[in-house]
Amino acid sequence: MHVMTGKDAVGGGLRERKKRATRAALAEAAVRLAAEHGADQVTVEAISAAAGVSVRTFFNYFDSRDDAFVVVDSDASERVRQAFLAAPPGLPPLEALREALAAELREAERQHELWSLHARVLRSAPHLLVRNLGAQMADESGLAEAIARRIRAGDGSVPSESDADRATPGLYPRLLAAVAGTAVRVSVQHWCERADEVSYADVFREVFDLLAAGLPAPAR
Amino acid sequence: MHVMTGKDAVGGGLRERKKRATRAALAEAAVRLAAEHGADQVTVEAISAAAGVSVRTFFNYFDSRDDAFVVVDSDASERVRQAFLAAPPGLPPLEALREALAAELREAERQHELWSLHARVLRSAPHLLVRNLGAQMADESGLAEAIARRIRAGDGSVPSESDADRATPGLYPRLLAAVAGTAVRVSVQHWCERADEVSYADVFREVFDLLAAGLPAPAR
DNA sequence: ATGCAAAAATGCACGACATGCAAAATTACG
DNA sequence: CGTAATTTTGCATGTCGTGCATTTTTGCAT
Repeated sequence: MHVMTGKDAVGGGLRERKKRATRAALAEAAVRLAAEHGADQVTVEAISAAAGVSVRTFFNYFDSRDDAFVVVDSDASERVRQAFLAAPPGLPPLEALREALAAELREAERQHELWSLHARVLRSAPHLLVRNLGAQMADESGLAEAIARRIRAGDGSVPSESDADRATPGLYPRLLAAVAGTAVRVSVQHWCERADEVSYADVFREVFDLLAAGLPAPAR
Repeated sequence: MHVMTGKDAVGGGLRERKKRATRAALAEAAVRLAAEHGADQVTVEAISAAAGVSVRTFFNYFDSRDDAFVVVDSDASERVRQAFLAAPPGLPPLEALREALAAELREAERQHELWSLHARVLRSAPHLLVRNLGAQMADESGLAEAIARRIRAGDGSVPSESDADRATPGLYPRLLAAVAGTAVRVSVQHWCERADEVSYADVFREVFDLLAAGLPAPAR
């Protein structure tokens, strides 16, 4: 029931602002405590206390304890969808998606600090990493819908929502959305382990080149 | 003292047999109860009672309640790796992987009855579907290693383990392994929703055709 | 500012999940 | 048959998550 609709635009009322502040405080407390004492040693009570609210209030904001650790930047996926739909009409879907993701990832590289903290927590808690995949899958559905919309309006026409898009997307949109998510995950993972050797932009480009080429056997 | 280390070997002592029987009984009871009353309405107590053991014993076999619903056929991933490595040398990696997965999925289709039951449970419980993804991700690492090994021995030589393979796989093996897992997931997901319209084999083939073609914009 | 209605926070009770520990039951083996 | 190893079980404990009624805070009109 805490869907936090698209009204993330700067809050007008005091209520909205306070709600987001509380939510942010809970999430930040959760991550900081997890980074210090280990994720599974952090109780809801500790998180709530650190955020200055009651335990019951915690569950008013998060459906489960683990949800406080996962990053749900709902704006990011929306930006990617918009950038994808706004790409030049002639561009193939995979290329349009590559550009949209690249732009968003460049943007995300600015908050490198908080991102790194989350990464450390998730690395030591595979259980939470699975949760993140769940969030990623939720985005997948929306992205698949956007892909279906763009394909439907393959010509230069303006892609707008229609009832047909709301229905279950076809196989191709789903596959492309899922593969794109996988590509991001793998590239980030690979780059994190060899950050000194290569730039992320290069890894990202190589991954999408491989996908566009049909994953051919690499030259030896 | 016979070899008999793997617990998947048939027979053995009465103890081993009873343990596997209990585990199977718990898993089956969990799925059947979930299919009837809904996954989140099935308590550990009910599962244990249906299997004829105590609640405590349930947790001796499964780390969590949800684990009773996920399929953890650990032998399956090993079979896929072996089939992949045993594929004709000339075959491109993606094709070899396609064949290996197809063979395993055909094998799994024999227990179509139980599998279909699982599918229904997972469809109504996205939470459990994520659990299955977690198991899939665990396999990803081992599969990436096998891919690296096969590529290293690109000629007809016998692919055997080496120290180099134990190291972190390169970008390509990881990507291929991850994309393959994603392909399986998407195809299963898509098929589950339209089981009446198309056969799974067709969906599976189409997905890999799309991947091999570089995910081109579909004809309209 | 003041009173009122809507929304949020809180306390409390309750059931389910999950783990550790020790006793009892079952199995393996000489 | 007797002993050791393994498994099962009950019990205690702590945490998770939810429903409900109550209190507090906020928005708004007067």
